[in-house]
Amino acid sequence: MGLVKIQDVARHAGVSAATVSRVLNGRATVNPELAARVLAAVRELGYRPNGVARNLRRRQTTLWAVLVSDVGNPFFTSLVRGVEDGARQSGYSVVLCNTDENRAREAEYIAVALADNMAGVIISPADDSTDLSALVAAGTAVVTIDRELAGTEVDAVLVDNEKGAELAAAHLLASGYRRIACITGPRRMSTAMQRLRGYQRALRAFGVPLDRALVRHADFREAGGYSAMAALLDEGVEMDAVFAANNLMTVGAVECLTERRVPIPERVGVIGFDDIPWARLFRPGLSTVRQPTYELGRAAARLLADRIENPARPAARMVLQTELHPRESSHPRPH
Amino acid sequence: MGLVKIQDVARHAGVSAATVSRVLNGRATVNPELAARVLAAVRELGYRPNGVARNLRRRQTTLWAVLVSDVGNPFFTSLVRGVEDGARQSGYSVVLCNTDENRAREAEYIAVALADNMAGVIISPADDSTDLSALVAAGTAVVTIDRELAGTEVDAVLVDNEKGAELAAAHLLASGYRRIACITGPRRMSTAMQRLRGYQRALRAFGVPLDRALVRHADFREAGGYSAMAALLDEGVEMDAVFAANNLMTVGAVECLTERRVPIPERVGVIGFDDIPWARLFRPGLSTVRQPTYELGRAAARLLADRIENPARPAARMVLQTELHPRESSHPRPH
DNA sequence: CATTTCTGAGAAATCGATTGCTCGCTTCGC
DNA sequence: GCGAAGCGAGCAATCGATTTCTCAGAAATG
Repeated sequence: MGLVKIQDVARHAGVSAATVSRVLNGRATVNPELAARVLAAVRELGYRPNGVARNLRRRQTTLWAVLVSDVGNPFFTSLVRGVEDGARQSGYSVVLCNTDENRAREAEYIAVALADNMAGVIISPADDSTDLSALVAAGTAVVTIDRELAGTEVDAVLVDNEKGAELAAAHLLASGYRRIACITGPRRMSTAMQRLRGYQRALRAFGVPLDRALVRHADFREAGGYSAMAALLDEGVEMDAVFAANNLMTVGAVECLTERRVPIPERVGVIGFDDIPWARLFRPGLSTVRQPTYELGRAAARLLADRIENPARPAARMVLQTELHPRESSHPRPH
Repeated sequence: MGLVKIQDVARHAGVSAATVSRVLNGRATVNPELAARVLAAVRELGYRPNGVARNLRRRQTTLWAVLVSDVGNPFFTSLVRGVEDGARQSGYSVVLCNTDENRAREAEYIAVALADNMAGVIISPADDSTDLSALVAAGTAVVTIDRELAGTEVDAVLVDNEKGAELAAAHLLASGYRRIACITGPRRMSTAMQRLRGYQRALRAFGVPLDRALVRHADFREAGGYSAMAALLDEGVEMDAVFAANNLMTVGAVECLTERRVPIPERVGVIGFDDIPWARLFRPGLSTVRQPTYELGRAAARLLADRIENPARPAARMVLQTELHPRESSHPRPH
């Protein structure tokens, strides 16, 4: 039981509590003979320092808060796993915070991180107006993931969204598709706009005219992808392929097409931004642009650990690259 | 910044720190006029109580540790999400601990939970020899999930594995399959054995002879499912269907069959225990027995919160039921 | 050999809240 | 009208470690 405290160890070893602390933390030199007695006492009594007391005194905990919209989204699942691995390696534990893109929930968790003196926060901001100033003011280390916040000088780990989207669209174009729809996210999300830009750049590079009727803004969720796809079909927009700007919307779009018996890729080719676990087992195998989600988490963890050690360093900005995974849903079409 | 403390508030409101504390915690009656002054001071100064100090004094934190083998496994992803929702509702935060079924890692996290005075632990034990005695001795609330530990009097949230497996096997039998292989987990895991028993019970109920050559023990992972399937094929065991005892092994088995161009379900029918997100989009749509993973997490959270409030209550044991989701991989065969 | 510097260990302050105890004042009962 | 009971608020102890301060004794210096 946690009822043995540092005083008990001190008494048992015939030294002062200060000495026990010094031995355990290796802060100062201690007579080896005393140190041995202390360690023996620690072992005999099964002493385990009280972390809360230590945290109070040190004014620092070994906790990180990780704020994501939903661990259930495979993108974040793998990212969170990456963060956790990195955290453990540096001696931190990870508090999981699902915000559901809800500003209030997000603010609540930031308040908790502050109140509990957490050592750092890794956050994928709900939208571009998320307020990190309280954290920054309190000197809490912060790393943003996936999204960058204008006007906030914090570390950021990003993905080259524009390039990735360009990769996806270019792949469809190279496969012979010409009327490519784009289902992207909300206008107020920088990632949605970046992916849209990448799509447009690829079209321009191939000399294919942009058609605003082919571009839809949805909510980055399954239902959003589904209804955007449905709208495109219902409106009879001429279209031979679709690029969906995240994993869930891709699933939604595919479900809509499947339900309406639109053959993929014969009638409509499909490619999605961001991978889905076991996408290769889908019918048809889903072409995707993979984001290095696990590595994103690892990188964020590295940055955060580093910033905690070195609070003065100027804000860093890491941009990771995506990777094209062509599968059957975007098979080349004869033209 | 977190530099305003209770003394500052007290001074500002012209009262003692004790009174501020009482107002904020609503423990005792305080003159309404004073209370108003305190609240005003709190607001003006932007005071936020230091959680660490409070935790030290109260000898209790608002943290739960959740130990699972891997959030990346969809089973745990959804379960963890359930726990987190429940935790938030009760005012707790969740520390995510991935053990990778590694005893040392598990022990390490238990030590952290103890050192940091966490209010409770929800754990899916690595195997049946996981030692929770330190937690129990320290009076930490514990709930086990998915697995039950013999000889430990703690709350448990379980799934009716035997019944679920029976459901799966019976479904195959009812669809006309007769030579059904079973790829289950390691012998030392109770869940693996329960699912095996359910499979056997269904066979007996249908008067189909048990054949030990059809039963394989793998590691509950993708690679394990793959090689068990490969072995079955290589050995030329007569077989017209396979029941895989968890989600990852099902995927492995399907991959093996697909790779070797064994048509599912024409040549070999497939059903898996535990669902996979978007299994309906697989080729072929994967039949599964779904576990209520999210609800498992919610239930565990409820039990834990309740036990923290009521430490003396006798250990509870909740058993949730599974649900058959037949899809194409187990289509009825003409016989 | 006297004086200064260095070392290492203990005593006590500290982190920032909560809470038991005390005490003055009011209210009530007889 | 006086003592008992009740109430509300402050003082100070407490949670359990870390760290600053202090000081004795050893080592180094002149």
